[in-house]
Order: sequence, then C-alpha cells, then structure tokens
Amino acid sequence: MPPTEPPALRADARRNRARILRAAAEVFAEHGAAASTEEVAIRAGVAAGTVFRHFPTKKDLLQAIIKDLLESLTAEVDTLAAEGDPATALFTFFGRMVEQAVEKKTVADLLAADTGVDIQVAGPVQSLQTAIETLLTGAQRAGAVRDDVRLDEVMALLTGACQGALHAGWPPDLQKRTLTIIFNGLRP
Amino acid sequence: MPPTEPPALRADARRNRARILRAAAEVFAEHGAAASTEEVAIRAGVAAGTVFRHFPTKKDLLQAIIKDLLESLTAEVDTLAAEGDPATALFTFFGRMVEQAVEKKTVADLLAADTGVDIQVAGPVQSLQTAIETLLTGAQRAGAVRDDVRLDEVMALLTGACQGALHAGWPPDLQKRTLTIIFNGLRP
DNA sequence: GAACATAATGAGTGGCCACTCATCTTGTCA
DNA sequence: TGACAAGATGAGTGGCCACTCATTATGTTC
Repeated sequence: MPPTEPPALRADARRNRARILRAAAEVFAEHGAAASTEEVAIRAGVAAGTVFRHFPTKKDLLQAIIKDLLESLTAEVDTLAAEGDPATALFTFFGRMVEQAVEKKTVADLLAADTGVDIQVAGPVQSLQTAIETLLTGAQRAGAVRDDVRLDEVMALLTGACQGALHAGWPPDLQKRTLTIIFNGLRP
Repeated sequence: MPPTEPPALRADARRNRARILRAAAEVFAEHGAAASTEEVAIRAGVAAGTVFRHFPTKKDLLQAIIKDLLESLTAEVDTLAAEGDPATALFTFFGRMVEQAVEKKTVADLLAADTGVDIQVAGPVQSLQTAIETLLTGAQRAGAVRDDVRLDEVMALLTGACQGALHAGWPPDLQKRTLTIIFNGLRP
C-alpha cells in the first residue's frame, strides 16, 4: 500500500493552500522565479511562515506551479489533437505556447532547465512531450510536416521560440511572422 | 572639445584593468551575469575594491564585457560579409552564434534585454544589426533567402535559437538539425 | 631618492531573501 | 462547549552579495 495517506487538511489550511498557489502563479508569471516568497505571501494575504508550512522550500512551491502549468498545457494539446485539424493543430499550439511565454515568465523558467526541472516534474514533462508527439505525427500523416522532422527538433524550435519571444519581447506581429518562417521550414 | 581627456592610468592600474576584464569575461561566460563580483576579483588575482575602482558598478563591468563581445561578433560578421559566399554566409553566422551561445552564458544575458542593454551598448548593438543586415541582403541577392524576410525576423530567429540552445543545452547535432529547419524556412 | 598622487587592499556595512521557531489562534470532535 | 491538535503568525537568523572607506603600498616625477 502507499505509505499511509496524510490526514486531511483542516478547512483553513486547505483554503490558504489554494490562495498561496493562486498568488504564486500570478507572482511568478509576472516576475519569474526570482520573485520573493514574501511577495507571494503578501499577495496571498498570509504570513511568510504559512507559505513555508505548505511548501517547505521555494523550489517546492515553484515546482507545484510548474506542474499545474504543464498539466494545463498538456490538456490543451490533447484537446487540439482530438478536435483540431491535424494539418494545423501543431502550428496552432506553437502560437498558443509563444503567446503564453510572453505573458508568463513562469513558462520561460520552466523551459530553462536550471530552475530545477527535477524528478518531481519529470512525469508531467514526459506527458506533454508525448502529447506533442501525437500532434507531430498527426501533422506528418496529413502531409503538413516533413516526415524526417523529429520530436526533439520540434521541442527545440518550440523552446527557442518561447525563450526568444519572452526575452526579446516580440510584439504580436513579429511573433506571427517569425513562426511563419519556422512553419515553412517544417513543411514538406 | 571633448570634456578633457582623463589622465593616463598608472602602469599597475592598466595591468589590473586588463586582468579584471579577462577574468570577468571568463566568469560571466561560465556562470552568467549572476556570478559575483568577488569571484571576478579572485580570478583576476585582485582585491574586490580594485574591481569597483575600475568599474563603479557591476553593471558597468557587465556592459564592458558585452561591448567587447558585440564588437568581436560584428568583426566576425564583417569578415564573413567580405570573404564568404553570400549564399551561405548568413547561415554560417547563425551556426557560429549558436555555438557561442552554448559556450558563453554572456551571450544569452546579452540577448536577454533585462540584464541592462543600455545606452552604453546601444551603439555596438546597432553596428551588429547593420552588419547582419548586410549578410541578409547579400543572401537575398544571391537567391538563398526569400525576398520578403525582414531583418527583425532574422534577429528574432537568431535570439530564439541562441536562447533555446543555451537553456536547453542542445547537443551539436541537434543544433545542426534545428538550424537546418530554420534555414529551410528562410529559403525561397 | 624623496615627495606626492594614484592605486590596491580587505574588513566592514547594509540590504535582500530563504527559512525557522516560540507563541498565539482556530478548527474539530467528543 | 471545552480540550487539544493542527495551523497561522511574524519577528528573528544566517548567508550572500554589491558596494564603501580608512589604511597601506606603489608608480611617477623632479
């Protein structure tokens, strides 16, 4: 059996935990992983100690946020894979991802391995990758992407575009034009 | 007249200044802009105070390094423009730049505007851009790049590739394959 | 080679930030 | 409703780091 379920949280604890997660998502999105835990506590309307009671380490907090983010991205990919046109779904996702990167510094920190992509988030990362792989093979079957393009190249282009867009602050139309070039490179 | 030339440095001061610049280039290349000034001082074999005598602010030191880097990159572009095949010079430079980014975190910090691309380095940045523009128009005249590709798109792809390569630590063959896709996207 | 300006030194200083803990508060449950 | 465990609080603590300054050393000049 799993090593004994932890006892249920008290009502106020559950409420505060949720507040902290919401606040942290906002703060890290705005200021990146460099934002202070104090800032998160303030935004959550909670004392600093409370944050550390729920997340013993800043890294734990960051990884909780990143895990959520990964899961929502994976969900988005799954939706696209199920409902979208296979010939364009991959490209649509690229656009969405770059948009997100510009508005959420968390995305960049997630992609920049140094912040600590640890065993804790390895699973979600894997899920996202396989979801994207589905998009890729779908696009290839539809003849929208060259057959010799591999997943790691797609991931590389994706991280490059996100990092570039965030750090250099690409305006929307530059995002579009740049992605168009990349898409051209992917097409047969 | 320019507001009075500062008096010549003493011999030891000149020597130490050079040492500090060399040490800083190494340290920032290895650890990025986050490296401490203390570390630079140690590597230069000099007391911390001496570093601050020559560069009153850490930012000043960083910008001096970045300025050097920009100038050497510009020189490299100029050489390529003068000697290389216009049809491939732009692509060659892309490869060189990404290589550099992987081995020098300074490059990434330079491209990540937040570290402080200030008026101080605006000139060198401009020079590099115009040099790259020469490469671009050369490649377009040679029919190697589509005519509707603009400089800002090339810069965006370049920063994206560098950021991605550094942060995700692309191995050399992934660098090559990814750049190939980008080059495909640029071709007519 | 003495006098003096210029430079080097390194032990502070202050600020920021992750993290702790003794104390007080509050939800829970009999 | 009272007792108690679980939780919240916020003033520390320690470590790191940019930057300072009184003191000491060294190049330069006549």
